[in-house]
Amino acid sequence: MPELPEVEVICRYLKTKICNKKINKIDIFLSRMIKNTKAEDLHYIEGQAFSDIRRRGKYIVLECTNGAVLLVHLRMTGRLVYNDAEKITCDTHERVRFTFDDGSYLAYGDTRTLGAIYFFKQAAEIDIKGYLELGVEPLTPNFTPQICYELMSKNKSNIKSFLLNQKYITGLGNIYVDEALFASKILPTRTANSLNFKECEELTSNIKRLLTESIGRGGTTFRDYRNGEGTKGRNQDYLMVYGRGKENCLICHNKLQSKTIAGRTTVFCDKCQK
DNA sequence: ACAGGAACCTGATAGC
DNA sequence: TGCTATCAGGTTCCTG
Repeated sequence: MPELPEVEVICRYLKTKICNKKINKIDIFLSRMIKNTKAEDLHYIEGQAFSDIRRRGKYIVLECTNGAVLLVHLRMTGRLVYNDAEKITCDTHERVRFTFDDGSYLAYGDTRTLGAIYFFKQAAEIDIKGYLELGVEPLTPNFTPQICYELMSKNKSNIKSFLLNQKYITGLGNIYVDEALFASKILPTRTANSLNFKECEELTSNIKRLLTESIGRGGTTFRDYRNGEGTKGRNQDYLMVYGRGKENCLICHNKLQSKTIAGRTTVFCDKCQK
């Protein structure tokens, strides 16, 4: 699934394309994608427009002119692709379509259908625990080595599961966690509370750098991810460990390790990471 | 409180 | 070629 950079890239693009266009019609091809309410409730925003589109963690937040809010989580294979009236980029596995009054449309596609769309008549009604309990945004000034150290010193689980847990730091997934730990020379099996302040400084700065660089490259496309235009990102060409489980370390040339940690395939170098 | 595993799904790919 | 097994950018729920 898209992680923070991929979701950010999608939001930035969609904001330039669909904001303030009148939504003429909503087609729901698979009603179970709408999770918190009856799928038909979505028609409440027909005739309205999206007034703002932004990201919170890995959620895409679409605000409507009548105060309604759509939360979209892409999970593993979800996509939000804008299709111009002239240039239709047919998305595969289309589940929901928002058609605007100029003939263009926003397609929600999802191969595995693990994604989720939540609808609320107003923002105050949002009651999705996973959304309300999101932690610090790593690309804001709030994410400091001090905060990182404080959170970690209270946590006895391994650093891999700590970083994957959205209630502490939000937006990281399997790719960027492995990349950040490698860049910071920290083994994924270490407990979160075993990191010293200097390691937290290193980790904080690497997380910020890796996410920012990936956004600049349009995100990482390993398999399914596409941006709001339906095209691939380029950050996959810059990954140091993710997806290289059978290869040698690009730094020390020793064989990389691939193990299940925190329930996820984890690739790391036991020579470079301590 | 937390670790581990299953569940939710479909499709691509590796291996036999 | 064709079948089967395995794996996948995530989250949540259940059990121990």
